[in-house]
Amino acid sequence: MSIDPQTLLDWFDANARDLPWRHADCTPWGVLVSEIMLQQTPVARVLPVWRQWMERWPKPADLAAASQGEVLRAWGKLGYPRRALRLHTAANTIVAEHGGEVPADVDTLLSLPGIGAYTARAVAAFAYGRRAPVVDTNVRRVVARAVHGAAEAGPPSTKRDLDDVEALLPDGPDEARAARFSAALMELGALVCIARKPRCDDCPLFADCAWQKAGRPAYTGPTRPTQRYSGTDRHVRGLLLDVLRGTTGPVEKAQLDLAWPKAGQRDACLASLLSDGLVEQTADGRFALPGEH
DNA sequence: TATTCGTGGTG
DNA sequence: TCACCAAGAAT
Repeated sequence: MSIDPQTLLDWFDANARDLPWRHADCTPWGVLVSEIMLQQTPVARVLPVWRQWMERWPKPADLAAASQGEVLRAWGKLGYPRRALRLHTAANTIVAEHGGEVPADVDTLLSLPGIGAYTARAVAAFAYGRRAPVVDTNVRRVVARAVHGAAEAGPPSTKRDLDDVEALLPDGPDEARAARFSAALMELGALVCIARKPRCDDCPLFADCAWQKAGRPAYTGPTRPTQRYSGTDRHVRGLLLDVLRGTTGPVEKAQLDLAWPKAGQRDACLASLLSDGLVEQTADGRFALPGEH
């Protein structure tokens, strides 16, 4: 079972969202920034932060010149703030080793911090029009249904997933067409072939969908235990970081202690934040975002 | 391969 | 209400 490229591309032409990082005048840097921000983060929350970010730091060299604290502050509450630090480091590497230009080669992109199998190919395809299998959670779901006839994708396996999508990419000299196909596959998974209640009535692949033909069987594979958030280390780290984001300079530990009642967990989380470089301790024992003292 | 790492909207 | 979900990467 396969997917007809032109059918999907026609649907994409008519239904793609008008996102700023898809505009013709968006730079590869803008695409890279968007891809990092979009990791595990909804489009609606990324949009305003991305706009401010690109206005403030329109080139890698601009971000490289900023302090870590400024970067974390601009990242705001997008979540997973280590992404911001890694993007900052990547910008420095891009300036130091790539002439200030975002690399177009997948392997070079993979060598940058915060850029993995998905993001490297997304940048190669969406910023540079390269033919590359772009596999995210949306694409895995579309392929699971339309190609494999399963309700959900099983546990991820990078190599197998890449091979699956590679086999779907249109061949020929027009790499930009293959790149658009990758974007279209993602967009279909984001808008139509969605997780909870797929909108099969609106799907351009309905007639050929393996899952439809199989009678829409329920998912039978392994399920992930639902992860709680309240009270976890992630929660506590977020609370601590939020205190530092909310103030200009260093704060006393006593102020951080207000953020969470369990001293043991709180101190362990503060230690992990220090270890991750998300927080620094000043000479007089106070705490601040990195570079802000 | 399985866990860890934020945050907030939603059905 | 609360479990699920949202363009993953690093270890």
